[in-house]
Amino acid sequence: MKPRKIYNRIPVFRNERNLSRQDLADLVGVNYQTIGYLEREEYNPSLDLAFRIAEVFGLPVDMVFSTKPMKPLSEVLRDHLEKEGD
Amino acid sequence: MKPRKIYNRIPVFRNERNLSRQDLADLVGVNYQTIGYLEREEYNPSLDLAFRIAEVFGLPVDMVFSTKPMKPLSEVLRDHLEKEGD
DNA sequence: GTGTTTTGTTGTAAATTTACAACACCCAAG
DNA sequence: CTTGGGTGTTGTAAATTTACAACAAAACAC
Repeated sequence: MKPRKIYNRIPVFRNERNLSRQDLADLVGVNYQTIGYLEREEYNPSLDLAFRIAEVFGLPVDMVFSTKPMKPLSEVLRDHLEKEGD
Repeated sequence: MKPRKIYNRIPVFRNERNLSRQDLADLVGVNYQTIGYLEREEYNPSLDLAFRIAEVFGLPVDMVFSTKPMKPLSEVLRDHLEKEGD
């Protein structure tokens, strides 16, 4: 099964928290270059690594990784706010 | 990074829909034995495979896979219903 | 009973992910 | 200018996941 490319918001969430790749790598327990590969989307993380990264940001996996290109968070937020006011 | 074991509800959702492993395997495009390995939790799926399986069931990844042992769905449902009536 | 489908098990090979090292580049601080 | 942090790139080796085949056991229909 040739894996599809999976998109992610790692850089967004990482920068928001002023973490270096090394910092994030330490938090999840991988090499800092592995974070680089993931941010450049050169390969997909394992499911466990995806869970670890999502846990660091306190988010569900689907909010950090997606099978389709990531919408800007502002849009996600707007859509969510709209739905609340129905 | 030695991966943690990841738990899943594949058998629950698969049986609910009366799918054989072969059926599910065809739907996601892997060998039927791969589904067997996952159900027995002998190894973790790749992130892409996890997404494919979750998509078949129309659920977010975190509802099908988890880092911690799976609660029975009845509990999940009960907790969710409770939260609605607050 | 026989026959068929589903599942479990074992083994090997391929593909993908992760680790690690080495080096270059950029850029902000001093 | 120069030092250092953060990042990108290349290459190799290890670990994990997937495919596939072959066969046995279990469940089910006929």
